[in-house]
Amino acid sequence: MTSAPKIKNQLKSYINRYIPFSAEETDSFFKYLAIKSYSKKEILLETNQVCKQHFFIIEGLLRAHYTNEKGTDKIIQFAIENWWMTNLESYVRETPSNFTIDTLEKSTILSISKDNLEKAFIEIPKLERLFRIIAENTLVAIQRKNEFYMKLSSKERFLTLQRDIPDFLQRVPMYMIASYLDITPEYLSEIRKNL
Amino acid sequence: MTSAPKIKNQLKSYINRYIPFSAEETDSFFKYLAIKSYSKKEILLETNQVCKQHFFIIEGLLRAHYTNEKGTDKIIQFAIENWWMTNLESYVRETPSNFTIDTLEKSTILSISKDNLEKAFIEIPKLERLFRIIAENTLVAIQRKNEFYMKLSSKERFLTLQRDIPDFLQRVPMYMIASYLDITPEYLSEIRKNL
DNA sequence: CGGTCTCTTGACGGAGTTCAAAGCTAGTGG
DNA sequence: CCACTAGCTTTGAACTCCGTCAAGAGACCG
Repeated sequence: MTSAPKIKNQLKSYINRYIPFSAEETDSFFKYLAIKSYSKKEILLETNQVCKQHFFIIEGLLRAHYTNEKGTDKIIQFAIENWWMTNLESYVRETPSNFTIDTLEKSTILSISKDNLEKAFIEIPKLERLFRIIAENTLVAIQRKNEFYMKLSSKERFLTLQRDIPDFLQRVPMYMIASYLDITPEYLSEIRKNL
Repeated sequence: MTSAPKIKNQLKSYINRYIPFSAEETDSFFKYLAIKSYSKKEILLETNQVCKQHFFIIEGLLRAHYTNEKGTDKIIQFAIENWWMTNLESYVRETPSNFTIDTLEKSTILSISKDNLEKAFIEIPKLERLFRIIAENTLVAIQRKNEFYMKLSSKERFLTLQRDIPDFLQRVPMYMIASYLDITPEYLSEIRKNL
């Protein structure tokens, strides 16, 4: 468990990667956030629920996944410290989520509700800019991920993941990596055997 | 070739699908738009150019595509009457486009530059709402398309396209449909043979 | 009417899946 | 602290989907 001042600091330095935010501004924003601890395998957003919050990971590891018609899990995304996790489509349109968000590790999570975010936008106009930048980054990330799947072979997808986010390989079991890469665990094992 | 008043009307009824816009508001917006006619195979946005405009299709058929390392064309998107076409990432970030936009038919296109759109936002604040909605729809469309590729077999992708946008099948040669579906023309031919 | 563009056919091969089974590994309770 | 078990990873064989290559058959256009 991380202490509140430490959490606030972590958030501040995250924000400062994009915009300068004073301690006071960070404080104002922080008021609107909820801190919560989760153990492993807890659910933050259920399939078919409307996503009413953005989640920011202070510590831990989240996953977004759905179960397909064959009953097997397909992992859409992992997220670690200093990443946002949400279902943007569900959040924006207030439609039922088509995936579940849950923890793969004991995690400390900040969350902000839609209502509170609206209030925060009014109190701290600069936040609009931050969240626009985050939305743009999300859009670009989605397009990058498309290219990742469309242009690369499964071996290349694995190597790219290993190069770009080696953390995942350390912290996530291989069959989940396989699911994320959209191949079977058996074939991933084959790939890894041949370097 | 379509006449200017008719074009204005078409734009107005498009906008009214999302927000009520008076004739005056439509007129104000229309001032910022350029009308241009293109013949078949003309290029609207070149690869490596920065995308400085949004395009709205009054009449005709556009395509977004790139050439991969093997020298074969991959089609990312088709667009027909009353659709917007742009490279949002390139437009927003002012980075070189990684695909080309060109015409597959004789087309009549409205375009609006970034500068003009900014001016129009100031003159007609309601436009902000329209373009936010369009941006949201784009994001949702991108996610849908992801699912289209990730969840469906090539046969199902073909059937979905046939069901949802039969227009494309009438107006676009099969080898381009194949490229869009991410399969070879030979295999698409196979699929179609077996219903 | 000749050529380019488009669609189809068939043989072959490779990438990746499925199924079944065995071998590891790590967490848990006793 | 050990032993057990559930969770995870690997193996191999058979099979499927789909790409590649090569060739031919229409169809459209000047």
